[in-house]
Amino acid sequence: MLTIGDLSRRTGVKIPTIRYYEQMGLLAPPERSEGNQRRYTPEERDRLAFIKHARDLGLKIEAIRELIELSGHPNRQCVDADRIAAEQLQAVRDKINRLRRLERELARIATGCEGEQIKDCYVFRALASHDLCDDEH
Amino acid sequence: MLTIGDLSRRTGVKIPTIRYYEQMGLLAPPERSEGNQRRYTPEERDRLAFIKHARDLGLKIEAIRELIELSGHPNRQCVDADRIAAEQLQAVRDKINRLRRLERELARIATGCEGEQIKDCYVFRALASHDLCDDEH
DNA sequence: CATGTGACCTCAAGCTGCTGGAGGGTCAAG
DNA sequence: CTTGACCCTCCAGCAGCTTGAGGTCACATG
Repeated sequence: MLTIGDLSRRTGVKIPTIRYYEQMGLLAPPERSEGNQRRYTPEERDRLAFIKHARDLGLKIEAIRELIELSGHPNRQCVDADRIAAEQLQAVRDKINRLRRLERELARIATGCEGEQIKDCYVFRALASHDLCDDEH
Repeated sequence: MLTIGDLSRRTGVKIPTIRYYEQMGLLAPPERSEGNQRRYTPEERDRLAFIKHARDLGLKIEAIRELIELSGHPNRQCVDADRIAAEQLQAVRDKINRLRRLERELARIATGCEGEQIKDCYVFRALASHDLCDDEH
């Protein structure tokens, strides 16, 4: 049986976050000690690791809740799990594309400045209008 | 003189957001009509456009506040503005790199699933442990 | 057995950057 | 003068935590 502190150290999830996940219904309320402290089983540790992994991959709490719900029906087809992963992949790809556009513009802005005075600074001129941008946004 | 609605339409910033920026000190409290409604000058519209552009580029409110403060000292050197832009560029690049790793892993997870039953689904196996990952994260 | 200290408990508020609603006042056209 | 679009303030809510206050528990040491 693990205390919440043990669990935190082993999964890298902070203690308040563990309690938060419990409150959000991602983790079932665990057993308690005589003195009302949480005690976790190795299975619960695995589940938290699953949650953390999914969060690190950017899945929303709601999506994780869905996955957990699905995992309670091991004999159903897994199209839904597939869909969740694919949606997340698409979201990540979209985000990368948006960030790449930002990167281009920022690189231009940041290198356009050459230590002059603020009133002439390229950073300000670039931010003040879109005329200097390569594309719309 | 522009009403808040005009300003909103011209800049693409929603009305409550404009009021929020005022509250956060990014926009100075504008003049008011006899009936206490906000009236904006073209200069204030330019400033809001600047803020929006910076936000679109992902700059935090705090960074924008710093830039605005700097723009009040047009004769100082612009190294700080340069630094803010460079930091933001670095942050964006870091984010892109992290997302690319996610993309790789998600692509693998999403394509590893081939419509089997949940108990065998690759999505779950991949999320349950890091053993199937290509790199640490 | 007392005591110290570190880990734990609950509850509530705070964070960022908005967004939306309630309940009311204002403005300009007709 | 009325109508309807617009505006006002204040307050609550979103995600996903994080932090703090004020108190209890577990366990090692004296």
